[in-house]
Amino acid sequence: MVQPRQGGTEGAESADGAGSRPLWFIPPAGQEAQRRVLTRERVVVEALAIIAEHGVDALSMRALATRLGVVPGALYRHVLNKEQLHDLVLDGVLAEVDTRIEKRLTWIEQITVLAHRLRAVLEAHPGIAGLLKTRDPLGPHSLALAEAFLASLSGAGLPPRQAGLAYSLIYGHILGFALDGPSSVNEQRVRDTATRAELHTFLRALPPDRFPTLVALGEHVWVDNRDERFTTGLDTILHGLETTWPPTGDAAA
Amino acid sequence: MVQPRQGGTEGAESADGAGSRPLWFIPPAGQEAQRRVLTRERVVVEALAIIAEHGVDALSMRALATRLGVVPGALYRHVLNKEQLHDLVLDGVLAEVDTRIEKRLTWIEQITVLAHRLRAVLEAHPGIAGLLKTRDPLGPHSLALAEAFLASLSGAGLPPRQAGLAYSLIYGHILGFALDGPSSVNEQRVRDTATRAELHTFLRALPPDRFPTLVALGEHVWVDNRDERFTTGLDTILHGLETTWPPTGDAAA
DNA sequence: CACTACAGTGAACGCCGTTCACAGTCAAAC
DNA sequence: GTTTGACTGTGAACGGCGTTCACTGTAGTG
Repeated sequence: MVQPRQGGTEGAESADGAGSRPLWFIPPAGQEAQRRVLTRERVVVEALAIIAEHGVDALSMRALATRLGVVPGALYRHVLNKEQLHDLVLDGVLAEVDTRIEKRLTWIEQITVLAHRLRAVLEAHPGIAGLLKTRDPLGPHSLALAEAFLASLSGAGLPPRQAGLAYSLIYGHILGFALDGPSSVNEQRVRDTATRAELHTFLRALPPDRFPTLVALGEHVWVDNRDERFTTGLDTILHGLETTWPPTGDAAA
Repeated sequence: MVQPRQGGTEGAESADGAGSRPLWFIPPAGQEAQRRVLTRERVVVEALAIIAEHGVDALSMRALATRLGVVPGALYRHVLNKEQLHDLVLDGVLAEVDTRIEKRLTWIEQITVLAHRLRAVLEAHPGIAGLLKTRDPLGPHSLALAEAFLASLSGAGLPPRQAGLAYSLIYGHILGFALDGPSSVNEQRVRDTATRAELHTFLRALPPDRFPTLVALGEHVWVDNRDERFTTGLDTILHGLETTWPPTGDAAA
């Protein structure tokens, strides 16, 4: 009776109505169990509200329970644990990304539009990117997003494997970017004018024999230039893709 | 008496010997306060040991204190709080990156070598990348790393601002990559053959009208291909940089 | 009407980071 | 050589966290 537990995620069935499916599959959440005051949906909605109001760190089971007028343990009737709550919250956020693409645009324009939409949504929910980075939700909205990116890349003439790799690269760029978002410690530091000036002074005062380049152009690195960094970074990636696999090339190896 | 607290990092002076310098400046840690059993250095070393043995999540002040044969509160004589401990640990890790570069290599080869070294060190300390991503240590070793990258990029003929942006892009790629490292949930899932097969089946079974591309080439996205993803991603970025600012171009605008 | 499935309760367990009055000890000052 | 003072480590506590579990009451089913 040793049933094959598949690696990593364990004990994922019980509060879930989904039987033996892995934790990271999020069921369509139909009209299951809405007989009582609490619903999985309501739990997730209020979790999102807490994050929106006080950031992702403020999302504790206890705070969430209090907000729902309920005792902490009650949440565990609707959510397996905090990790699954994170998964659900994530898919809720990704639902806000508009994945429709205008087919008359260049594939580069398509990717750019998608990327900016995703970035906007992620930065609208401070701290959320941190959850995404170590997780592939595989919920419906996450899948829709991947589909949109892959469709554009594939339509650009990239062979399947390259399209997959390109998606990983672009997706990683966006996530990594949103991750130290405007609310991160780094950006706070650099945004504050006084601190930034202090930082530049610090850089200029470094021993020039050990850090010649930093002394010379360090002020170009730590700048409040999120938009520029995001855009030119994305452009560089796309440009690299374009020149490596020129458009409308046939899909031969 | 309202003294100007500058944003984000607060109250950073007391256990530090550094007077009014900001938290994220890490002093050379000379022979300060080694009269007793505990040293800041010893604290950091054992913290690193805990991370090496049990991962970054296992690093708690209490566990660290126990390991040092000391009561938890004692740590606060040598470290301001857990965040500063993280900063110190980070710089300790970055010290392991060899930042010397062979000047006879192409700038692309130089960057590639540096990138692979950084990735290796980060993946050797599971979970560390997660600390780095929301933090710019500005410790000596972090600076040395930035110096190395910037020197190569600058030597390639990139104008200052573009070099800074390129560094951010490359650094972000490496960090983002190490972040969902081999120990992350994602990779565990995909590494397990049975789970991966299950995942591919899941992808193939998706409704083809809503996810045509995913069904067709989804198996190319979630693959155990970390090396390939890292390398071709980096290549794409470097290629993009190369074709955007061709080598040995003069630095005019 | 009896039964049962189950949502929510209340209390506890064992973690966590951090604070603080206090004790012991060593080095400098007299 | 004694006093003084600075400072490291102690012990105990505070408030918070995620999670578990025996229980209660109610709502729907037979």
